[in-house]
Amino acid sequence: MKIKDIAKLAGVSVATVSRVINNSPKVKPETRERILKIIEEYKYEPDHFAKSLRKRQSNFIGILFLRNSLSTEDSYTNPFLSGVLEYLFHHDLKLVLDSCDIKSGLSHYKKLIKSKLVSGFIITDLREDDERIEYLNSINFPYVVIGRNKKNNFIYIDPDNEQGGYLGIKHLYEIGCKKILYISGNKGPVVTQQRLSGVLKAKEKLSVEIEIKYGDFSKESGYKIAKKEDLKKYDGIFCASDLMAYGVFNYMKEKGIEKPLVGFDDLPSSKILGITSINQNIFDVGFFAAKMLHKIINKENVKSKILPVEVSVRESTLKFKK
Amino acid sequence: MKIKDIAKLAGVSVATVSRVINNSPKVKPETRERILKIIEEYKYEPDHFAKSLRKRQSNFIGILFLRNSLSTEDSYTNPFLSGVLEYLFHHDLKLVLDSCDIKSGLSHYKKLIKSKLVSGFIITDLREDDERIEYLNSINFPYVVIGRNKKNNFIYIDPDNEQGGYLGIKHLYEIGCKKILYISGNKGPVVTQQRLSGVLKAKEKLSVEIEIKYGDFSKESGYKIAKKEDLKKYDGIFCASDLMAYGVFNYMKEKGIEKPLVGFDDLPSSKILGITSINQNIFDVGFFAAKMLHKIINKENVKSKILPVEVSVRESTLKFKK
DNA sequence: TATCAGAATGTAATCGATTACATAAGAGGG
DNA sequence: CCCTCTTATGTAATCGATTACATTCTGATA
Repeated sequence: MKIKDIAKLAGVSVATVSRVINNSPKVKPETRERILKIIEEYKYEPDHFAKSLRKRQSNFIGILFLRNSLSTEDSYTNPFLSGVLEYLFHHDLKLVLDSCDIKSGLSHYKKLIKSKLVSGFIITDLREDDERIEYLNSINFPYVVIGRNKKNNFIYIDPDNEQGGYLGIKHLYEIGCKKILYISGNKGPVVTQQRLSGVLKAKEKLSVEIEIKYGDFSKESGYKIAKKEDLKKYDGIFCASDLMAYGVFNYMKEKGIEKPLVGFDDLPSSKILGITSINQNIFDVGFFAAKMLHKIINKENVKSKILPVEVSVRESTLKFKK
Repeated sequence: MKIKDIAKLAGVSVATVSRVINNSPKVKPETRERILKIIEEYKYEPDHFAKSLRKRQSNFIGILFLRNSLSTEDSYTNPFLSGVLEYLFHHDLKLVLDSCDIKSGLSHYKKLIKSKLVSGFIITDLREDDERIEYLNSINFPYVVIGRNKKNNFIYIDPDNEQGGYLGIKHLYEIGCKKILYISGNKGPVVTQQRLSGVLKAKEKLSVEIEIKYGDFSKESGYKIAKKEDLKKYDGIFCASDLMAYGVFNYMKEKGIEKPLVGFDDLPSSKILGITSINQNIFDVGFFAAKMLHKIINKENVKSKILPVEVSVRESTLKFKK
């Protein structure tokens, strides 16, 4: 069933049918009705490829994941994709998922662009000094980035990691902690700096004592630091990741120590373990990323966005509340 | 840059260029080399839409998720998609992700089919008596299903839930449990029956005593049943889902009870909590689903596949080992 | 009734590839 | 050297839509 068939059935030319499909105003209402009825009756759908070819536009947006980066452990992708799809759902856009190596990555992007398949990208797994950004900028291709780096200049969307750092300390402070151990992530990633900076801001503003140690975001590093430090010195612990908090949690459980503990990321396990954590609304990250990209594709003006975070208060601090 | 430009640069007709691109054997090697060099030089990529239109074939496969079904809790989708993408990555296929309501779902599928956008589907969130299956069968459209139901007839891929039920009991038996509490899921879903059936098989074969209670797969229901039952009567507990196991885990922790505990699904949290669980290799489910669908699209013969499961042994049973 | 603007519709070119068919070039045999 | 057969290449139709432009229809006005 193609447009020609519908035209024949309706006794009009293909042009008229096309006008109806594309809501052109210059069709007599009765004609339109008649054609719509036939389209409905035969459940006609325009050929997607023919349409895109002729209109010279794609309604695909692309996301390329790093191969094997979608591990079982990752609880980020689900709500993120969910948010993206939720926006696209309402705007007749489709999502092409693909994967690429870190090495051949850029050529994968180029292929999708040169074959005109996608009209924009959501960039994930951002790296410092990212060649993708430079390339996309150089050809002025629409994209939006999840997260930030220091080097490149682009439109991004990012949870407010700094605010998260601030809120974590503030929460501990409010339940009465005066001397807090902050287990930071390693110094490479941008979020490390962001979260730390919030912590330091809180330290200043609330004049609370904070000791800073550096882990690497992993459970093991949390455990190791907890073991090494003399936890008695502190009346609260804040970790820059939930995984590190789990390490600390396990160590404390082993030793029978009980201290207020706050994580960061609000992984599903934190709910189960009852660990207070900083929640970044990942669904919204996906939703707004899609929305912003859509605007960029339509050449509308868009500004980067920083999404608020909040504390998910649970047993690990609740039971110390005075 | 289009095929015409390449033809002009190479001093040949577009047909010849097209032949080179499509590896037609009837091109003189020197000509081929010359054209390939130019294609490489200008990084030419054929227009995806023009190609698909003319060849009357799409290299997209589609997955439609239920809207909002991609929750943070869901740890299934990630490795699943990862597996799908891993296969597609090596076969020049692309994945279109879309979402739909349960209500309007079928029409969404129809649209994608009628617009010729996708050449096959991977069906997730299977329901009993699923109208999608009936429709796809009726028009003989390629698809493969994740999971099974009792009513419909189709090609599926499914982890061996029955074997999982069997292995859970066997594992407890092997560490010395003689009287086991099995907390089943509710009776609706197909997996409930499958897992239970494995449990019963183990009961018979190993002649171990098993008491069966019915929860609903949720953490709360696990907690509730643990509370209601007299756990002292049992020397091991096996839950048909990790979430229920977490409920039991929490209850036992509160009461200071220690019993061997096995879950089912091997969610990420189980690793963190140290709970033994039945692992279904979800990456493989995705990988093979894509592979099978690809074969079906190519009209090759395909048989349904049941994937093996295994026990991820952790502290929750390990420490009871004799 | 003749004229003409504006609305409605039709005709045909076009998007960028693929491919059936036509043609030209080269190889080999007599 | 000519004819035939094979191989290489070119020409042009085609996929199924959209859309600029041409044409026809309608009805209002003089």
